[in-house]
Amino acid sequence: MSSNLIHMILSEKTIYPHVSVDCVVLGFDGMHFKVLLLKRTGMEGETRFSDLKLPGRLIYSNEDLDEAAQSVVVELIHSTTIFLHQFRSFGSPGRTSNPRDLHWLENAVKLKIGRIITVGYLALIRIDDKLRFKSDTLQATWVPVREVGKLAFDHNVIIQEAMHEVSRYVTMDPSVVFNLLPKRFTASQMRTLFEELFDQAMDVRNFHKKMSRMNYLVATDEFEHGVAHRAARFYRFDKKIYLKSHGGFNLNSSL
Amino acid sequence: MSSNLIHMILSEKTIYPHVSVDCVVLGFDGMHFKVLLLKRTGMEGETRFSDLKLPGRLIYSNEDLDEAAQSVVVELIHSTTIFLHQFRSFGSPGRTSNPRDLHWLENAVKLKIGRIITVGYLALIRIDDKLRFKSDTLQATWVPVREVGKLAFDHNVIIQEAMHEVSRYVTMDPSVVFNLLPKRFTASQMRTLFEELFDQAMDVRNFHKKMSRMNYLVATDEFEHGVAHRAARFYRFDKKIYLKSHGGFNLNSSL
DNA sequence: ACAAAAGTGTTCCGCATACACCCATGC
DNA sequence: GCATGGGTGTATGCGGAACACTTTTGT
Repeated sequence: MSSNLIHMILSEKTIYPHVSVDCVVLGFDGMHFKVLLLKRTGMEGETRFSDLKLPGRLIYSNEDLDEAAQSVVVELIHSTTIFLHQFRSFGSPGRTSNPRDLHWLENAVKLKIGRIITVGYLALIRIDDKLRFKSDTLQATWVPVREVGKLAFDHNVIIQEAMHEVSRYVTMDPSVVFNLLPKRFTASQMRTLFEELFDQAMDVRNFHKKMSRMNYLVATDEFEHGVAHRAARFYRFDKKIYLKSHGGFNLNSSL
Repeated sequence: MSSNLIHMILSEKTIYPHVSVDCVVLGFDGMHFKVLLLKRTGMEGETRFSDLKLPGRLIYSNEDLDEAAQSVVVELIHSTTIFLHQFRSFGSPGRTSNPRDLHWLENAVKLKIGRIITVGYLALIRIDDKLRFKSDTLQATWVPVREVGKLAFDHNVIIQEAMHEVSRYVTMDPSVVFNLLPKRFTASQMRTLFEELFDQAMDVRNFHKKMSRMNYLVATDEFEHGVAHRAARFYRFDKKIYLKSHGGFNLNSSL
């Protein structure tokens, strides 16, 4: 091993940044987008603090980035296949400048940390009855995206970028939204999702027309129960029909 | 400094990957997309080899990714402001598996290298009379994207991803193409660019109509000279008009 | 005159937009 | 019966797609 290398490390002017993955796990509860965050506690001087962070970790020495991201999500959630895509990396040296973050991190990984470059991943999750967290001890919570407070590191920025990325995905391929909607969903759930995502109201009639143009969107014979107004019809996404008309090219394939 | 850290480094099972930026510098010569590549020579066993690679380098210890990418491009090209955007990171452990690449790299940076995670940047350049490379010794060459041979590392993959990214940018905001076209350009140059980018022929009349709908695209009184057919009119992109009608939101801002 | 590329108009269709009222249900 | 949200049709305009001939210039 080059003495040059050891010298650089010992001088703590290392050019070896750490690399992590952070996963923005997004869900939609029928009303709002929610992001999955983990509780973090640590010491800041004499006082103990507690705040929230994105799920993520340093990558292992011989691990692919996609694998690392996948494992981060899989360790949190029981799931089949997940929409999971890298969307961008964050490498500002200032992103670990908060002493609170740095101390917490060095305590967590038992390593001296200079800087961390993180690769952002976007996961889209169906929040439904089947969804279970793998462990309560992980302290995972869904937080409405609009109500997220100050997070660790630059995780607020990462979430904002992830939301932009979702809208780009949906613009290119609207069927991406079916990763977020329940198996059976009403027209207004779907419309609300679009309204939240693009932050603009949509005309109800025009939205119904848009839906009826999607031949892969099939109306079921099921309706809501027990609501204090006319019951809404449930729709479902038919993947087979979709794949026939969009042969091969779609963004829904998981990693 | 933690002895843990030193131990990991000495054992060469370090979890400290190197991080680099690689820049896919794309131009359009009026006929084809071209990518800027650098000559690389090295030894493979007893024999000397020579091939091509993307411009890029390891990041410095306290350097932002965007800055690193910017400096890579600026060191190659005299330029004003450049369209330069991060598009994705490449972190497969296998990407440095070719012994030729590994040996070349370790010789170049005088460091023992385990793996490298690289952040891909896309730069769009106007190939015109003003374009000059800063130094001949850098051995930079424009290679038509369709004719690029086997490159170092996974640079072929990176270029393919970059091309996809360009078409996504242009789809979202067609004015991105004016980063590639000369200051004065003909309708057929612009059309050829779209045809190359989306790999499909476009109807000439419909394309002219599309152009005339872009109010920020102004017809000049200049025409081609000395061509063996009717001379084509030159057009130019009027950025002021563009910014008025697309207030603030555009992808053309440089970093 | 001929070769080679530039430039021009019309029709058709799908999709976005704008807009107002009746329907089913629980309380 | 009333409050609440679900669901429906029409008219207008823009932009994409298809399609053939005339114009200009150099040789």
